Amino acid sequence: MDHVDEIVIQWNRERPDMDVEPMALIGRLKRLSQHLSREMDKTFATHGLNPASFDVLATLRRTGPPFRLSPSDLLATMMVTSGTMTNRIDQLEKTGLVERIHNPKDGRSVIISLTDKGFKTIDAAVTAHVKTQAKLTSHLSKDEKEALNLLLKNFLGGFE
Amino acid sequence: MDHVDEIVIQWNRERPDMDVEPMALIGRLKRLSQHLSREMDKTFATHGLNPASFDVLATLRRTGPPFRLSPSDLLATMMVTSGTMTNRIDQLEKTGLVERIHNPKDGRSVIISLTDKGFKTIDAAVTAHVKTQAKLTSHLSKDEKEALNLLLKNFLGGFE
DNA sequence: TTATTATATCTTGACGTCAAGATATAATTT
DNA sequence: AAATTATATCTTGACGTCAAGATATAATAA
Repeated sequence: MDHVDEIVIQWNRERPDMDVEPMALIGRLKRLSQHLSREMDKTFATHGLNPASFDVLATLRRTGPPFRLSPSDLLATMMVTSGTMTNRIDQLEKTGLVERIHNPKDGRSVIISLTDKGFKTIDAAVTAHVKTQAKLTSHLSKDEKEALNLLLKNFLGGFE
Repeated sequence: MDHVDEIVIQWNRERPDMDVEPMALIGRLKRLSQHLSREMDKTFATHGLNPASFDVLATLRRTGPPFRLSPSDLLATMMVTSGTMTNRIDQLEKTGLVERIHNPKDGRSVIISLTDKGFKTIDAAVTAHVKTQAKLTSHLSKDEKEALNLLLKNFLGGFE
């Protein structure tokens, strides 16, 4: 009997015509996602980052040497608009974690490059992040984690 | 082989010391949650609402007659701060969907009451919302939905 | 009674995001 | 060559949220 169960009971009483099973499923998914994000954000903050800057740095880092991507490439992997991306890069450039390198062959395009400082920051942050994530999923057994992951992958497949 | 799989491959190459299984699980959860929210938001917009206002109205509606709750009660069911709640109520009051009723017995407290207009709006919106949610979960079989719901409930239990 | 602490709501300023469109450059068509 | 279309990034203004603290009232303690 959790928070979502109560909501379902209320709706069943008030609007018995509606099937609220999907609402329970989606509600739990969303709420869980919020809890997880808030915990993970604390880890980011410890390293002077917010979720937005972590995402960008992590994307550059996991690409491998030379740790460079265009804003468009970054955009493609994140669910944000181009304006948001510009803003994220501005912040990271200001704090010296990335650099904008202009492409002489194409005046429109720019390459975002992880600086040494950025590399060190993200490597430390991601190490802590993985640890946090392990803790956050430690309630679940190995089988549960596998089953959940599979179901989510299937579900997500309908959108991407 | 989805988007998250690629991220896992990249990290395994760049940082083989890290176990990124939890990252895959959490990453899918978060991304899925975003997709679902964006689709649901469209339904809200059709009824002149945003997710914030929908949440408040729906909470009042499912409480049953007389469709009233204090800001504190509303706060307790949503993961937002008191400042956010004030702002949400301000918006809804401006558009005539709720009213603030002052409690003569306690000058500090206030009751938020659904207006007729608010009732009609949320009843129509929630009907459409449930339909949207049904469609969003239609990829999954009945068994999958049940299994997923159970796993999420268990997972969520660790936080609430 | 007076002072203190608790409760309930609101205010302020900053931040990240979005939608829409502006700007600049490159590629293609006529 | 000139005009058109496509691409890449940035700008602007509005919005919802948060953290921190302000305000006002009520309950409790001294």
